Amino acid sequence: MLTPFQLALIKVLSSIPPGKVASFGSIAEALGDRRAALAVRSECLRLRKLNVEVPWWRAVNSDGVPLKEAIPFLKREGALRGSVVERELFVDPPEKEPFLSRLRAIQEKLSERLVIGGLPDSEVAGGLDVSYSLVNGIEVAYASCVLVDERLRVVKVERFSYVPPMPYVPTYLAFREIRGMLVTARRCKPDVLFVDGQGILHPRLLGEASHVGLVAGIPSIGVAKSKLVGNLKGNKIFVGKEHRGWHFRGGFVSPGHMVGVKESLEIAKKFWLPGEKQPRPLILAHRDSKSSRRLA
DNA sequence: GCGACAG
DNA sequence: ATCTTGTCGC
Repeated sequence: MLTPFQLALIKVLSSIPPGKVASFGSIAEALGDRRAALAVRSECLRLRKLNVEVPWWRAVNSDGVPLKEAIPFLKREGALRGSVVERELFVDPPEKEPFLSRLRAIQEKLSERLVIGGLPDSEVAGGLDVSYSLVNGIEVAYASCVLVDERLRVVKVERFSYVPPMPYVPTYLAFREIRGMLVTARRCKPDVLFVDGQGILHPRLLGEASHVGLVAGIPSIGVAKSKLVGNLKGNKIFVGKEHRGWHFRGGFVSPGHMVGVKESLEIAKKFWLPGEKQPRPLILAHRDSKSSRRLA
């Protein structure tokens, strides 16, 4: 069982002739975004373990350093004499499959419908997180949504597990996790959603929190542990001249959907215990998804 | 060597 | 995010 991303990668890899190689970055480019270079590397190792009939070994580091598991394959093909593949043997992948370009177009289309502004009801807030495990070389995702009331008491927990359609690629995180987030969030019926990732602090204004909030039609707030885009000025985060989020207790807070910039922090504070690194619903969702992963 | 791009 | 031994500091 191969994921859509793997099928696209296989198409590109299969077009590299025997005796030639392509860099992880150029293969990522053929998939629509160079940022996926690291994901290409890890997916090649995954394909190897899955015993798929694909020349995963023809993907190498841009310096010519192959995966160590690829060395015997490349020697057999005459593509490797020393420890590094010669520059003359590099090709750009003849076949393109712009998987990521299509996802980018979806993000741009969706972002036109994004609503930034307002103060939603927040009697019950949901926290969304996803954890992962490997089962026979297949990655499985475990999503949890934990619903809490204004006194931070747990009202409801919903879980859903599934095979993610693609690996983690910076700026495309939502496509990896949205299935589980949508299923569990809809069951919880929260007034507002906290998502473990960025809101509008994203190159196309559509971080995971914005994406999920928009598709679910639920106000949402992103709380990420590290920065994706923007510059800090005091506790504010700017993208260009635009104030898009906050640096608060070490986290990066931004509106997802149907919340204002100022209001996103107000609501986050309401569900955030002093001394903790995330709003309570996210801490609980994180714990729950990790424990459900262990039980599975 | 440095900077760095959520999870 | 996950994997994962030994090491560091209170």
